[in-house]
Amino acid sequence: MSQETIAVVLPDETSVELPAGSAAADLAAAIGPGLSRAAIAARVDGELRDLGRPLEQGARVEIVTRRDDDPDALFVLRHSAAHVLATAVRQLHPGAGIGFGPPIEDGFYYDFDVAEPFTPEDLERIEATMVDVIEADDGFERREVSREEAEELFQDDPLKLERLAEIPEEETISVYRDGPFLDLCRGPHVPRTGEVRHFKLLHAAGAYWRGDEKRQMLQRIYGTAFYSEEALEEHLERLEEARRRDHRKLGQELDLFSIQKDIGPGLICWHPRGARIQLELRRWIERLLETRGYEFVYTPHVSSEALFERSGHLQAYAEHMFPSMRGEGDGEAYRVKPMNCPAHTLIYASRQRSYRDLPLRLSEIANVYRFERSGTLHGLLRVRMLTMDDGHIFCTPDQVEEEIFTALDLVDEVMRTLGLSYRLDLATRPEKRIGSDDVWDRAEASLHQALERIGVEYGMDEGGGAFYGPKVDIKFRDAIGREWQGATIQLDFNLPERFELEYIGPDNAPHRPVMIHRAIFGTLERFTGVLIEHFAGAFPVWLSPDQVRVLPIADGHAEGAAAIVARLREAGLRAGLDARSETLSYRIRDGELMKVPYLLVVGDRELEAGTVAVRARGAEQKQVTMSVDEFATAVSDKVRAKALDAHLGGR
RNA sequence: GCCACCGUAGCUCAGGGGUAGAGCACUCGAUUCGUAAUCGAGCGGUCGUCGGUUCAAAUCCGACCGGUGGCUCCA
Repeated sequence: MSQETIAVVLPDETSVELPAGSAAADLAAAIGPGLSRAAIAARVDGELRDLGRPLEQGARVEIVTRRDDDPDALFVLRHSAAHVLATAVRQLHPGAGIGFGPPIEDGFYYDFDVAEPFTPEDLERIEATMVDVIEADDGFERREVSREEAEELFQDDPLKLERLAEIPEEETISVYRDGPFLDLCRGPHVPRTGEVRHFKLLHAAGAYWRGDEKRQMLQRIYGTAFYSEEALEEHLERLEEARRRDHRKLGQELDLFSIQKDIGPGLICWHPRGARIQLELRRWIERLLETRGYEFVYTPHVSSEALFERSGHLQAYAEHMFPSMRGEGDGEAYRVKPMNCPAHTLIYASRQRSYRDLPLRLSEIANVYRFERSGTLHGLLRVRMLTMDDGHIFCTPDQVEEEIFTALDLVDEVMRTLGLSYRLDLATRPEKRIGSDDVWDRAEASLHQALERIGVEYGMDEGGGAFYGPKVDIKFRDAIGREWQGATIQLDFNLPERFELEYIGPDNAPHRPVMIHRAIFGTLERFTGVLIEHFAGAFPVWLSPDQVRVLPIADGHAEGAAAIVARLREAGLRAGLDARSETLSYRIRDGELMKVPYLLVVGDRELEAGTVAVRARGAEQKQVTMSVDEFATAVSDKVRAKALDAHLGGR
């Protein structure tokens, strides 16, 4: 092999000869002018790199081009956009300290240490200055430096020096310069600042340095960037749509729930229409649990404080519990319960258990109270009184896998029925934990096997388990992409130990049972919040607070319409009459805005023929006519099937 | 809890040192209507709370309460 050339391999396995020292940019140019123009970075042996870095002999190279559908391409662009942002901020605030500025899902941010937080006007000025930086079209120049040189370069940036000190000895230290701005950075970047054309700063917010609330607070600016104006606009439109379906907004508009200052933050009042949804969800899950061998229990909302000391929760979560209360005099201290596990544990322990009794599955749809920090409260998604569809399974170690499988199967049925997508994470042993490695091995293996058996994809959250056992977490996204905890299935070695739970085995000796905590909805509040956003308020018929609204055309039809409402109610449907002295159009509009699945128009024609003119929500055919009985049967079928749509397929 | 921003009628919002405004909703009246807003009148607010500055505060300042966006946390 000659010293003057190197050969690299393209994705299609063809080999290309290039002069030694050639970079990915030269490769792109050698392949063609189109590719050369579109190139912004390269994947070299699987690693994302600058276009300008020299290639090694034999490297597998793929040119990354300017595409809004390539996550790597966007990653590089947004990382560069973060540098452009910092460049602009440094121009406007020369003394600003710089923290981290990474690309993130959907955008990027950069953290600054400035004396005064950024105002919305500052953001506008920064945005304008970024345009100048982009128009300057400076190249992003990479340079590898020694640790000493890096320390010299960033001597005025304490945050960067702190970061620098953490970079391992053997790792290469690189810096990137664009125009006047120099940053300690691994890269890669797009070739020039001019590449960052379609961007927008979104908001500024405080953020702790290193994500540690004991450290100083920096000012973070969030933004997003794309290669095309269309993709940027589309993204902003998605954010707008998400705001339109925000459960807090729809909760108000559809009269589902309220949070009242006079009651307290994080405490939900369900209005009749929202309570209806709760009731249906509750009946559904209770039914599902019954068929799976669960038994229902009820336990008190307050318990002796000593109970939570024994369970260990008080020590671990005291600041997240409502304060202690005590009656007149010096009676015992009580706490409102933050979870049901200790009470269920005591029910288990209330008598001798045989292996023949296991698994014992206890469930309680129960309200628990947690004093969540004020800044974390968020509509229905983070509240202080939560309704858990809680359940605890006490079983032998051998039964664990089967119980996990059954619980996951139930989760899947619930999610599929509602058409919800979700994500599973298997969270394994954390550093701080109780129980022997042997027990953890078995527990984690049980979870793995159950997940494999159900055949769903799942992610790993290594070290993310609870101190008392590994778990499987189900995660949802809200309307604007924030992720929230949904169902959870957790193994627990702690409580059986602390409460000295036992069962008598076939060997006539006592054994310790395994405890599984699981919630399918997670909390009714959060689950309903996610459903509101998921359906944008247009719930499936079975969950709709109002299923049918009957609209008489004129006063003369009101009596006949009322009779139809009565018949539908007899058939078990939630039907109402809208005989207000408003135009038909007005009442139809109102029914549509309230997302009522079926609006029935009743006039002379219908009353004579014993039919109704049905306007089904979201149906292609605006209106179909059918007999009242036909309609009642068709809708009842929809309800029974928990159908997601309201279409009746007319004739 | 921390940082920033916000708080005017039931809702959405305008106003911005000189005694408070619109649309919708609500009430009443008229209208009796064939598929997304009929017309008119009326009711409704110590401008989040408390304190300060001022001849005068919804407006300026401070604290507190609540909300929003993040950060941190989430059994």
